[in-house]
Amino acid sequence: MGKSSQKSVLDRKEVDRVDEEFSSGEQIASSGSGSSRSEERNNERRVEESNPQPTETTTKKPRKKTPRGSHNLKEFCYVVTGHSDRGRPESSERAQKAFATTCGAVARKYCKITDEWSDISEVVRNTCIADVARRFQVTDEWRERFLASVNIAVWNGLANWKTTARKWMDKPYEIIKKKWPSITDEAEWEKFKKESSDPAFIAKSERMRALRARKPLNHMLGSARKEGKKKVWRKQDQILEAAGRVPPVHNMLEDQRAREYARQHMTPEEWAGIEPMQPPVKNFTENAHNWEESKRSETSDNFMQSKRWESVVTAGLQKAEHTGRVLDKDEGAYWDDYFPPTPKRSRVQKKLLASTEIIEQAKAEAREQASMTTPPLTPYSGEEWKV
DNA sequence: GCTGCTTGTACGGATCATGC
DNA sequence: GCATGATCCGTACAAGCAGC
Repeated sequence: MGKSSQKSVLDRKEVDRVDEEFSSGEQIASSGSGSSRSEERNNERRVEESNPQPTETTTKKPRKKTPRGSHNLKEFCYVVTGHSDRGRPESSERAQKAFATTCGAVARKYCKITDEWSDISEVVRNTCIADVARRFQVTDEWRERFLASVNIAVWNGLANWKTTARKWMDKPYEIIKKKWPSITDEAEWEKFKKESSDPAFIAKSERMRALRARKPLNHMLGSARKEGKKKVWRKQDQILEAAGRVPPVHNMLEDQRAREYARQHMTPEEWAGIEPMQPPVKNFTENAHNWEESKRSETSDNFMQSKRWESVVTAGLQKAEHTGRVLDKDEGAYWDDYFPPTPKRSRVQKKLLASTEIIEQAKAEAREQASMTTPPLTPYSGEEWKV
């Protein structure tokens, strides 16, 4: 259980009260286009009812709870109304939340547990991408980047599956089969176990574990990522403002990205200044603050630099940001995408342009195949799609 | 409301690709 | 040739959430 939920100084009732106020305000502000959570659920129910599953009865039995788990691919498609810079769905909220889950489920559907993403055939890859693509309605403008983000999310899903499965290696095959029906036979599971017990793999695994252990800061964003957490932050900010309390980081850091990077690694109490920051976050904040101070005399109000080793976040970390990525920006925005553009086109963009035709073709084929066996998916959110 | 399982995410270094 | 960008994969962690 999360520590913060047990000892939160931000009173629960107060949070709920602010939540209600915020929600009502949000509804007014977005009147006509936004839909509340209950409306979303009703929409989902309507769509599900219009696409009944073969195994479900339509009598007045109490509605079965939505099945939980990784294999629960929905029989409708999500309407994507907003994207991150790299093409990940960010709205609707349902599409944002469903994206990674869907990619993971699709990976488990088409890939073998013994597969390596780098060795998987183009056919399987494109089938995965096409299956996810038919479950998300995106505009043509965003299609390229969306497909690239699908590619990343699917292989990430495959990696997650394998990591989780390695913790189940001592369980009998019957349990494994029940848990992951896509594992076709015992031989496949045995092969996976054998590969996972290979000294070379164990050595690699140990190396990766040691690598992970070197990461001093763990974010506290949760599975809804920063977009989800921002809603919580807004509530906390309102409470702090009402109490007349200014978070210490506000007085220390001017750069928004550095500020948010620090915050996502803090508990609410640390952010509010009620509890001291953990040493890694404290060091980060102080280093970043010192860097800003030193730059203040050089620049007026723009701290964004063209070199990553000159950014506030890099100064805070005292090392270069992750190779090729910009921290705290989407799921790690590409350098070219975040910092001032260069004339050249990034490699990934070139690659995408080259592969779009192939993917489109695979999608068309998959769509055709799917249309022969399953009815077309109905858009999930009718309200939002009324353009 | 609590428990505990499931999930998505960011991260790391190595390595390969690309641009100048 | 060098500097930088992009990709790969396995992991730990915190939050989400189904089920009781």
